[in-house]
Amino acid sequence: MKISSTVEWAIHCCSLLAGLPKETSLTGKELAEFHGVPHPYLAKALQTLSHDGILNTVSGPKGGYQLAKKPNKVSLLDIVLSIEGNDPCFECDEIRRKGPTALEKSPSYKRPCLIASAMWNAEKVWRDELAKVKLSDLLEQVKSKVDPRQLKKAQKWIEQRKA
Amino acid sequence: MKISSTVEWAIHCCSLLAGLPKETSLTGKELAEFHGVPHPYLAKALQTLSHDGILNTVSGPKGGYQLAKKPNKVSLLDIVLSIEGNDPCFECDEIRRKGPTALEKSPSYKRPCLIASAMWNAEKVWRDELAKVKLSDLLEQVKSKVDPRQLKKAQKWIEQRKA
DNA sequence: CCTATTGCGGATAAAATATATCCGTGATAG
DNA sequence: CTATCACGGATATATTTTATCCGCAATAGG
Ligand code: SF4
Ligand code: SF4
Repeated sequence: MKISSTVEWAIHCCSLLAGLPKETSLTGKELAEFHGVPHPYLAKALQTLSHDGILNTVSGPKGGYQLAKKPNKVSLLDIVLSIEGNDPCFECDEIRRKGPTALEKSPSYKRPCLIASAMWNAEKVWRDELAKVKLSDLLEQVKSKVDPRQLKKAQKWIEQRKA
Repeated sequence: MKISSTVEWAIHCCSLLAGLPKETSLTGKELAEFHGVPHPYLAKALQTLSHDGILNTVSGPKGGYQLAKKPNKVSLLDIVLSIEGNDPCFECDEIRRKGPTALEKSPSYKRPCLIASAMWNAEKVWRDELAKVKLSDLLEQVKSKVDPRQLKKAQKWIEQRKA
């Protein structure tokens, strides 16, 4: 029950791109440097996000990544599922069909078992909660909760590369 | 973001023990055989559950495991946290403090960041949902949703060992 | 007391994932 | 034509999960 740190990187990248002026893009290398994470590995995540239609990519010089949709159309769930895959976190091994007391065949086996249902239900509320949070919500909060000095610094850093 | 299969085994064991008649206990070996899972490994999980006060253990011949509390006092969350540990599933690497745009020091770093808060909030609703489901709830549903033939078979299997 | 059964705890091994890197290819701006 | 950049596959390393083993302590029953 642990979420890979790639997810954190991906969310950071997406929020950063979401806050960029129109038509501005960042390269994989720049995104890696900005966040202080290894470039070749982050590239894989960006590739996945691109593949899932969350990011747009442009090849060649002046290329890079942009958010593919409006920030209010991308939720944290979208990003998490893209990186982690959308398999349920609880995988049922069908234990009820193993061991000496299992039946050869039973109609009740066609329905998901009680334990699995409960776990999947919990995962559903988790997903619903993440789906509520859009990148636009994060941007909103950034303005009021992040140190203005850091925002300034970040803005300068980006302008410098895009000049 | 995957829950280890040990959790599934643990829940199965606990629900089985929860449905047992008073003063009946099962050994680790029996629990493993019943569910068709490797005994030495399951033993670790049982040990953990015992350590966390979910199961009672008795050493020596005629020993084994019993549920330590009333079935309505043990939730799925209790079991999940016992086996998986209660670290949050989203671990923040404090990326905001890395990279070229980070500040040496800022009061805003003392508060959890927006991304982390959102993830933790989602985990909270997940936990709350699991906390709602008690072993007694599962037992209730077992009666109506599990094939009666399997219940009978299980009951017989247990009586045979305890005779 | 003696013995057989059972859980406990630590050490260890094997398998599966997550993390990280590398390189050849194709796209494209200048 | 060239330098830049994303893509995709192959590969290496680290960490976690899964699984096993063994000596010890507890205890029921003879
Ligand atoms: S479906 Fe339920 S009973 Fe069956 S194996 Fe999964 S968790 Fe166990
Ligand atoms: S998620 Fe928030 S707290 Fe965690 S690293 Fe990113 S900025 Fe920092």
